[in-house]
Order: sequence, then structure tokens, then C-alpha cells
Amino acid sequence: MIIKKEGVYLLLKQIPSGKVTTYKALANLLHTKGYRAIGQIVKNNPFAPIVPCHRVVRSDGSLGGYMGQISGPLIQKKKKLLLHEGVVCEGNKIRDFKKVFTDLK
DNA sequence: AGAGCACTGATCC
DNA sequence: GGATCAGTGCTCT
Repeated sequence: MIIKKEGVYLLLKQIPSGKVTTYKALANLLHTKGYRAIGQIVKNNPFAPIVPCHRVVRSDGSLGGYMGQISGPLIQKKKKLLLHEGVVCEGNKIRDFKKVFTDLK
């Protein structure tokens, strides 16, 4: 199965403020199991400022990574961004994950 | 061409 | 219940 990376960006741009999605959801929408590939696509996204890559998290509620760092100051910034948008985080995970989660369907 | 990765589900302990 | 294995597809070296 081939992931259409443009589809990933398209989906990401459709995430409303205050909502997040997961790699799994994206993979499901793209009909693929290459979850990690989506991580790579998002990480190396050529639309860094345009695509809200901080709204993509792991299916277990953890933040995943941000701009090449799976942990570090960038992650803290990601948390702050999400919090500013209404997504409450606790530690490296999202608190009301189900509430802020959207699969864009 | 080969290795790595912002993942996930299934096994193994 | 946590740790590890296997499958997956794109990007970088």
C-alpha cells in the first residue's frame, strides 16, 4: 500500500484549532498501515509553518514528537501550543484525549 | 541500496 | 501490566 503524502498534508490542514488527530487515524484514512511512514512524512513536511504538525499525536495520547525531536524543549513548546488551542496536556500526554480527538471524517 | 524513523498491534515475560 | 517483536512506507545517507 502506498501512502499519498499530499493526502497527509491535506488532512493535517483540515484539523480545526483545539482538535488533534493521531497517526493511526491518518493511516486509516489513507488506507495504509505505514504509521511510521506518516511520521516521516510529517517530520519532513515541506509545509512546516503551514501544516499544523503539532496537532498530530500518538494513539495512546502521548504527544509523539515535534520537529525532529521526540522529547526536549520543542515538545514543551508543542504542549504549550496545544494548550493555547484548548488541548489540555499532562506530562507528555493529552488529558482529555477523546474530547479533542478528531479523525476528520 | 541500506538504514532509520514523530507508529501500532500482537506476543512474550 | 510492561517489554519486545514484527509489519509498515517514506526520507535520508
